[in-house]
Amino acid sequence: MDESGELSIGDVVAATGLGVHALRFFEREGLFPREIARTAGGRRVYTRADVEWLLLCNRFRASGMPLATLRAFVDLVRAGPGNEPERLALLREHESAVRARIAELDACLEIIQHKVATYESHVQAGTAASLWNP
Amino acid sequence: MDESGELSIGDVVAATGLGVHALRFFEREGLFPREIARTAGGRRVYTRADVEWLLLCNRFRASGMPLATLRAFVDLVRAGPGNEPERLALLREHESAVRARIAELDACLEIIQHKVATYESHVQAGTAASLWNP
DNA sequence: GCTTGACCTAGAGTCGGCTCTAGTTCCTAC
DNA sequence: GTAGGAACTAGAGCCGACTCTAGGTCAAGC
Repeated sequence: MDESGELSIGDVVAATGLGVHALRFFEREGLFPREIARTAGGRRVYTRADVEWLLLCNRFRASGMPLATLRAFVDLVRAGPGNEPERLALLREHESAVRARIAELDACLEIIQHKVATYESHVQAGTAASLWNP
Repeated sequence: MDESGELSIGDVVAATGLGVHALRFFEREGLFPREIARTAGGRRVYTRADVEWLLLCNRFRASGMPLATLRAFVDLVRAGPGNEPERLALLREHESAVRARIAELDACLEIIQHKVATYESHVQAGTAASLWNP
């Protein structure tokens, strides 16, 4: 790393938590909105904007967005200005997918809590032996 | 299906949403707390308790529990009465994993919403062209 | 000029969780 | 007794998303 904002792959690994393999994989898969520059010796030179992008990607990924969807978004960005409504639609779709997932998890959580409560009271009462042994 | 509560694999597919392949796979992997009986001709005979179990499994799975964890739980059940505290611990652990996942998704959702809001206002203002084109 | 360590490529391997294939058998109805 | 569908087995294949391997190259320090 230097003061000019140019970052090596190692810097980006440290900044994003992604591995070197993952970063190279992302590049091969066209998951960067811009081309990653190279040094004369062929090494990747990232910028802070790339790191910003990767951090956003991390959020998208952590919220269950598949790489294919990420790629679709990147493709829109790479296509340049003019398709913002499409990007917005994609984001909204993901937003509602995440909401749905949270709702599903909430529903599951309720069942699990019920199961936990059942085990708790039976274990406390010493009657646990009857669970799953009807 | 008959009135005795004995179910064919097809019945179980209909009742649980799992596929025949998945059911056989589950059995091979030891994911049933009891052995599945067979007819004289070698066909699987399930009971309503098996279906109950599978529906619970579906919830566990939908909440992100890996098969390995499910297997650990099944192993405890198969080991018979006496280890209920361990089962409870496993369930509690999963419960907190689910809570953590929900919290993570909530955090991501916030970022996504922010992104959506940004795009919304820019698209409305007709200034979208500047997004991702600094 | 040589070591060291970070970096490069293309491509193979891994892992979880199914899903499908191929070939066979069972069973119900005509 | 045969057609048809549902079921059986063992094992291969697939998908997503990396992760690792093999065999180099590059660049800084001694």
